[in-house]
Amino acid sequence: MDHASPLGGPTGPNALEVLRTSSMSRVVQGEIEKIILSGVYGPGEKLNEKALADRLGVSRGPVREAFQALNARGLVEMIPNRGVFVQQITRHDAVAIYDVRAGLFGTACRLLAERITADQMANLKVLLAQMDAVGARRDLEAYFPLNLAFHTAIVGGVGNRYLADAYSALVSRLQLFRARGLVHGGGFESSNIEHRAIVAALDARAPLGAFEAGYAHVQSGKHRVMSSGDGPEAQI
Amino acid sequence: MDHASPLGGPTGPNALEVLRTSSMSRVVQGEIEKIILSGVYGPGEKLNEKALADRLGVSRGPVREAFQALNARGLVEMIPNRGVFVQQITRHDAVAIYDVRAGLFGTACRLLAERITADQMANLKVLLAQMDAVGARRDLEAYFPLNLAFHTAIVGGVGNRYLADAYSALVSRLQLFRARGLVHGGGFESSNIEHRAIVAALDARAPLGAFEAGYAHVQSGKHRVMSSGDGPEAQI
DNA sequence: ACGATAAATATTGTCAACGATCTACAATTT
DNA sequence: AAATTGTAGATCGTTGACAATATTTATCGT
Repeated sequence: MDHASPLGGPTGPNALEVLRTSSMSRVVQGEIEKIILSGVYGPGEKLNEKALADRLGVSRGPVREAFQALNARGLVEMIPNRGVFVQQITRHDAVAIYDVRAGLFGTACRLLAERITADQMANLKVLLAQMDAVGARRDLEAYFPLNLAFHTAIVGGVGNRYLADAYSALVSRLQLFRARGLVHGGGFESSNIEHRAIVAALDARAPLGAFEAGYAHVQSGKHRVMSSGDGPEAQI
Repeated sequence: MDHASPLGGPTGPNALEVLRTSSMSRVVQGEIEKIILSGVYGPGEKLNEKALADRLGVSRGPVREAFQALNARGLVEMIPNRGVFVQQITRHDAVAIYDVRAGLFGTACRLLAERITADQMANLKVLLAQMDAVGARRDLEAYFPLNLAFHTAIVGGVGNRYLADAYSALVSRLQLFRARGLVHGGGFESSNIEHRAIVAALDARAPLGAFEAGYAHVQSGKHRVMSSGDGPEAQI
C-alpha cells in the first residue's frame, strides 16, 4: 500500500517555494505527520527509520529530526535504542485530553467574548445557520467541515497564537484516538443547541457565560464520543 | 563564560543511568534547554551548531535533533539555512501566554475541585500557611519555592498528564520573558489572598468557583508582571 | 518436541565529510 | 563617499559509513 508519495511528486503546490522556505526535514515532518494521522500505521505500530527514509526519498537524518519534532508534539513515542512508535491514546488518555481541550476552548470563548468584532459575530451566525440547515438534513458530510470552521473561527478568532497552537496540538492527539474507526453521526441536535448557546453568550459579550458554554460543549462532545463504544469515532 | 559543562562532568546524578535510559540527543536537549532557560544567551541570540556540539562534546547530529524538539516546544526559532535562535517573547506574546495559562490553571482548579482528596487538601493548606508566614516576613527567597510548590500541587494534583505538559510548556516559554531581569517582589498580600480564595473553592468542592479563582489569580499575576516595566521580572 | 543458547541479521545512535547557502569584507563603480 | 558587485570564509543541510544495541534465526541439549 502506498503510504506516501515519494517527494518530488505532487506533494505541494510548487516544490520551488516549498524547498526554499522549508527545509527538507520540515517537509519530511509534514509527510510523516500526514501518514500518522491518516491512520494507516495504527496506534503503537513501529516506524522504521530506513523504510520511511527510502519511501520519502531522503536519508535517515531528516527522518530522525522529524521524529524529534513529532515526539515533542505527542504524536509518536521514542524509546532509546528501540525505535519510534505511533503514540497510543488510550480511552483514559482521550478523556484527559478532552478535559484540557474543554478548558482551552472555554477559554477561547471567554477571551473572544471580550474582543469579538461585528464581522466575526456575523460570520459565526452564518456558520450557525448553515449548520442548522445541514443538521436538519442529517448530512454528516456537509456538517463536518462546517463544524470544524465554527470551532476554528472561535479559537483562531481570539488572535492568540499560543492558544491556537495548544488547542490544535490536542486535536491532533485526539485524532490518534479514532483507530481507523468510521465517522458516526448522531447528536446533531444537541451539538447545534450548544453552538447556539455559545454564539448567544458571545453576542452578549458575556465572558463567563461564553466560557461555560464552550466548556460544556466540548465536555458533551467527550461524552458523545466516549459513550459510543471502545474505539470511538465521531467528533461533533 | 562557561555556558555548559562538557558532558561527562558533574552534569547529571550518574551518567551511567542517564546514558542507558536516555539517548545522547535527549541529554543534549536537556543541556541546551538549561542553557537557554538560564538566560545566558539572551532572546534572539543565535545558537551555533558546531559551537554547541563542541562544548557538549558531541557531533552536530544530536544537537540538530535537540533543536527540533526545542523548536516544537517553542523555546527556539529555526530559520532555514540561517540557523537557530533563542525564541523572542515580546510583551504582546507574554500577555497571550498568560491568558492561555490562566485558562489552563483555572481548568486545573476546576478539575481538581471535582476530585481532590483529603490529603491533597491538607497539603495545600500547609503550603498556604507557610506562604502566609513567609509572606509576612517578606522573605522572597523562601516564598518563591513555596509558591511554585503550591501551583505544582494543583496542576499536578489533577493527574492529567496533558494538562501538566501544556501548562509547563507555557511556563517555560514565559521564563524566556524575563530577560536577565532580577526577581522583584511585591504583591505578597494580594497573591496570598488569591491563594486562599483558590483553596477555599477547592475545599468547598466548587468547580466553578475554583476555576474563577485560579483564572483570576494568573490574570492578577500577569498584571503584576506587566505593570512593572518593560523587562518584567516577578512571577508570584 | 520444547526451551535455552549462540550466531546472524537488522536497526539504531553517532560521527565525519561533502555540497549548498549565507555572511562578511574588500574592490570596483557611480 | 555611498552603493554595488565579487570573492573568501563560515555555517547549514544532507548524506553515507561505522560502532553499539536489539531482534530474529539457527543450533544445541534435554
